[in-house]
Amino acid sequence: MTLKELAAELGVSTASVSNAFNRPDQLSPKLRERILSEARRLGYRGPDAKARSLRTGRSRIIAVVLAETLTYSLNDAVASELLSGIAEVLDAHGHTLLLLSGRQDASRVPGSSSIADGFIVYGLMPSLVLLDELQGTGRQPLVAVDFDLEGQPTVHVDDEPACYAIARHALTTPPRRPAVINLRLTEQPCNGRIGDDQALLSAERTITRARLAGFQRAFAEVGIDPAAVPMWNIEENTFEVCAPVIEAILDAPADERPDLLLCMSDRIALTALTLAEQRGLRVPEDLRITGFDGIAEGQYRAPRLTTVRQDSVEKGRIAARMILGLSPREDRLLSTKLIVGDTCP
Amino acid sequence: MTLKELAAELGVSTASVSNAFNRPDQLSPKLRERILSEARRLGYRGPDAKARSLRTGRSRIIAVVLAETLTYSLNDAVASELLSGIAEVLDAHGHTLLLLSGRQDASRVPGSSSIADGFIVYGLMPSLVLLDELQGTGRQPLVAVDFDLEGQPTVHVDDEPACYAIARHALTTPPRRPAVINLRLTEQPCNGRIGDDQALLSAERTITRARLAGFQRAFAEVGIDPAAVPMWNIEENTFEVCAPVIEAILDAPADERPDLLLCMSDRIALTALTLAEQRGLRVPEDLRITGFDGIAEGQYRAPRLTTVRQDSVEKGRIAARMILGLSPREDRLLSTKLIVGDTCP
DNA sequence: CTGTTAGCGCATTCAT
DNA sequence: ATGAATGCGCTAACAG
Repeated sequence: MTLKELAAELGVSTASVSNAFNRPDQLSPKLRERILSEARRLGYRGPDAKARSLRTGRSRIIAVVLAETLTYSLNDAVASELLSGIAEVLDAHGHTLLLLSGRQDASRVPGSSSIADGFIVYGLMPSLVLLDELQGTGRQPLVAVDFDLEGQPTVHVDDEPACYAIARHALTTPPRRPAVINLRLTEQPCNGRIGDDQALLSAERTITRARLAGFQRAFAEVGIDPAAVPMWNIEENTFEVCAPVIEAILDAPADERPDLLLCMSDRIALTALTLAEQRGLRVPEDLRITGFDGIAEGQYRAPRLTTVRQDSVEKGRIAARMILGLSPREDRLLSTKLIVGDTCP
Repeated sequence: MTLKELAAELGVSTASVSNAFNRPDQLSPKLRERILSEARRLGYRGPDAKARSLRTGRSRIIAVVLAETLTYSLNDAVASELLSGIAEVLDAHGHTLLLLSGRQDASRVPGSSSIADGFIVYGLMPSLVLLDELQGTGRQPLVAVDFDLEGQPTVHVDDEPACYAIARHALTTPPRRPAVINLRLTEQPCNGRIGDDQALLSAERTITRARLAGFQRAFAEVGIDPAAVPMWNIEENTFEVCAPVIEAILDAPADERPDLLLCMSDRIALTALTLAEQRGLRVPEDLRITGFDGIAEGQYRAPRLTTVRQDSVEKGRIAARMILGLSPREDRLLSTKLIVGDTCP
């Protein structure tokens, strides 16, 4: 049943039916009541969303474009928190959430994205094709989260200072063999030790590079040559991908094994913690570990993770408010908080 | 720039432009190439999704309706796994994922849902209004997951046998004081001990009731009166909501404290485990704990959780295939697997 | 192989 | 306060 059919059935104009649903002040309460109740009786559920969005140009749908696959993002605590924050605001304002991945073949779904009223883009995606497309259409607002996008507002946390702070904290007890476990830092995929010859992603575009800069500033300040600190790279922030790399590190001879791991995520740190425990290494006596993110899983366990807490939920809220036009479209920088847990007291 | 404008600009018909994007076989490769390249040059990004979906009646969007709030669901490991499985299949078939909550005010977004080509409904939602609306429209397919919906195909796991099996396993070592920690089982909200007078949700509609039935069958079989086993109820599957209830249980005098907790979710079991460890209780010596779900967090820690593994990702895949018409629309029952971990050997 | 045409279902003028 | 008319941008029949 369409609006037109309903109007014909009731002997009123289509405008009145439309107004009954959309603009109560444009018709008498009495007529409105009649239309609404008859609509219900006849099984008319309200204006069709597709037609309405074509006509009005708005869909009340906000798309979140995730740099990783949806499958990954949905199982990542940090991405989930961000989505939570976004969903909270959208929900409160009658909008819904469309999930898009920057990894899916954009050509498969041509312009499918144009259904959304706005875009929140989370993280730097491997291909910029989709981003070009999103920006090209011109009309819909776009907010970038955790990476910079020319000409678009960005929501960030203070990655460099945060990593500087946690590294300074860790380095107050001088380590014999510090090491850094990076996340997605190399130009070319690399799941393991980073050699001197390997190119890193450029500093402007990725937060992991900013985090590394923070670590290195701290190293330099306490007289450790940053270039001499061994680094590993993790390609995906999951236990499965992370574990083999960490295992190789922990299974090195005792006089080569690091006694301090600065990890770029809690997921990595927790993996290290689990694997260290399995090997009977004492944390923090034999091995100190720091993370980044402050996810719940690291705090509700013993020993508690020493980490940097970033409020991803709030990041999501801010991005969502911006995209809905509830707050000004301008760059935002959130601060973080050092959490001194048990893994690196 | 619209399709029509582009056609005018190129001096071809709108049909040719449309075909260039949608039906390559309907025009010469040469013309198609010209149209596509000119489109790119002029900044035309392809057919508008809103107009296209109105015209074709399909949007390539599948909506997932979650019984809980989005904020909760996104942070729940089981719901996230389900969504992962759904996203995997949708992605592979050029569809996108719209997240809807059964808790949001349906009237706020009238018919907003009608934009989706199909619905996957996860869990029994408090208000059935939205469900009526979804079914009422008649046309779009609908699949229910983890609850039964008259006339619609359902994807389930074997909750009752699974819980029977894990309870039988636990009861091979006779407990002195067993207890059951339920999840959302009572008719009225209740976060704490379930009294004799409290009504439980009906067995047909909720999986938690089926799980309890499994536990109780096992109790009866080993000669324990199910009615004599104390039960608690948890309103939301989060650490925060769960912790106070568990604390009260663990802080009871030693001669009242249960020595076996059958929990309806891993989240609950992990909360119990964490709180027990904090109190210096030995698991499993002083307290045995079982969970349900088999989430990663319970397996990648020590002691490993004894639980029942359900493959939520696969549940999602199956539901998604069904909704896309890739597999027959019929009820599916997935089997589960008992995982004997360390918390109840 | 290409062009013309008629809606998809609705919201919004502008009359009355 | 109400109704008739217009077109949002596109696709699919059909005609050429």
